[in-house]
Amino acid sequence: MSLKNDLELYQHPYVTVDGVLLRTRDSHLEVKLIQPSKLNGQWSLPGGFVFIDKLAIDTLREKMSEKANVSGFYAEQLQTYDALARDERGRIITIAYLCLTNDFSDFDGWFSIISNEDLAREDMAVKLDDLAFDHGQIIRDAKERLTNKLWYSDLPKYLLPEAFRMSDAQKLFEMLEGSNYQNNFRRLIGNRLVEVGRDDSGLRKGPKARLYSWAISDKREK
Amino acid sequence: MSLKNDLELYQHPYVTVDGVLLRTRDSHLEVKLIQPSKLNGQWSLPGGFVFIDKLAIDTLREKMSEKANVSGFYAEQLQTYDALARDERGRIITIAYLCLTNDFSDFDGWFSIISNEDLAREDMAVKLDDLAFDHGQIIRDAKERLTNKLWYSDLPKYLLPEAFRMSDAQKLFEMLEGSNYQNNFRRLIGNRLVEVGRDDSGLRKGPKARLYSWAISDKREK
DNA sequence: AGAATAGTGTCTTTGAGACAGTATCTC
DNA sequence: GAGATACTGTCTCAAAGACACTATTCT
Repeated sequence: MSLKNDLELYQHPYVTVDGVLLRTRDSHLEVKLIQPSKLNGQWSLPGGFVFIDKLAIDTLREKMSEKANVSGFYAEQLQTYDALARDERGRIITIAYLCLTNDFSDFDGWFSIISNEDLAREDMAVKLDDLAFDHGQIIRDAKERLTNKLWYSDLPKYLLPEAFRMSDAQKLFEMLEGSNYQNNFRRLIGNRLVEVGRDDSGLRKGPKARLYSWAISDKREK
Repeated sequence: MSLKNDLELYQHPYVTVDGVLLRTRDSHLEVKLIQPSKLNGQWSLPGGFVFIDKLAIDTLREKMSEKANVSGFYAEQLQTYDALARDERGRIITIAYLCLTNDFSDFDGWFSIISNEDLAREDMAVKLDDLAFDHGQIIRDAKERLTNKLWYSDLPKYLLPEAFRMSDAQKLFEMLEGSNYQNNFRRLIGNRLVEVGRDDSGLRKGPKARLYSWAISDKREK
């Protein structure tokens, strides 16, 4: 049983994957972009054509490693984009993935797309619209999805370091939601964190902070 | 600029759309299935290959109308499924859509997939696994998505009739969530409903019920 | 000392859940 | 009248939000 007979001559769309790889630091959300030579240096999301014999997610990891030199990140499907004119080379649909990392060893091609300062946010809003294809919108959708799932998923786990201070987690939530939990955050995050040590770095004023890890999920995912 | 040069000989996946069309009545959730001749009478979701020059959503509506004779439903993208062996004819990925209707003029091919009676649910759990391809799982995912978004979206609007009694809405929520809001539902649904009349049908015991419509969304969608 | 950060405790308000109780309709 | 449905009101408990206050560390 094969498609050869029915469909060999049938024109069908090309399929790509694109990854929105995000990381957070202090009050910044950053996205990894690349500058493919075939796009005249225009910045775009890393990705590529789906291999006929590989899962989209596996293709994604391969392309992300090859073109953006990133690996080991968390990934989940975001949405499929199929506007007719989204790629001028032809009918190319893309399965977009929301990807998260806490790796800060790399600095090339990372762009801040949100910050506490409104000015900085305005700046990048323009930049997003300058990206290739519909990649700006995909990034906006990724940020929205991340924000919506913050409290109801394990997503924060993949953005935070292995051990982090309570205030690190609070800053992450407050940045993405634009909220201010003051002294109530500890109570709200409840038992999602487990204490794993103490911060002896001595880099800050104030008392030594406790360090936490994200607790094992009770599978409230999705 | 065309793909002819780079990719003409490049083997790429086929792309289909599939629609999970749901409707609710009393304490039942029903899904529309078809029996394509090429699948030896196996029940499956309506859908088909994405036209090269049409949006996936437009292809979906066309195929749903042609193969299942349904139209005018609400639709939103669910998820894209791309397991290598999901279709034995070759690499075929499918963009699945969650579709909702309140039309009860048709009865062919509608299957109950949930009910208050546990027995009925068991029955259909088996049936779902007998469907073509991964369509059983897609339906499960659609139901889960619907349930998760009940309170945070306008989805109930597309399942309820134009004017409905408070208890109709309550039954819908309670069926999908397996919950029991007793006399508190009116308060919980809050200002999401607007009163539009009175039920003068006189088909039931008890006082005449007020009729409601779903209020205009404050765009909490997604 | 002064400033920044970490952490506790408490007061108020809001909302969820449980449920008693009343009114109205059909049969 | 019986039984079902519609609707209101109230009590309790838990969580959210605001915020005062203390403690610890660095400069």
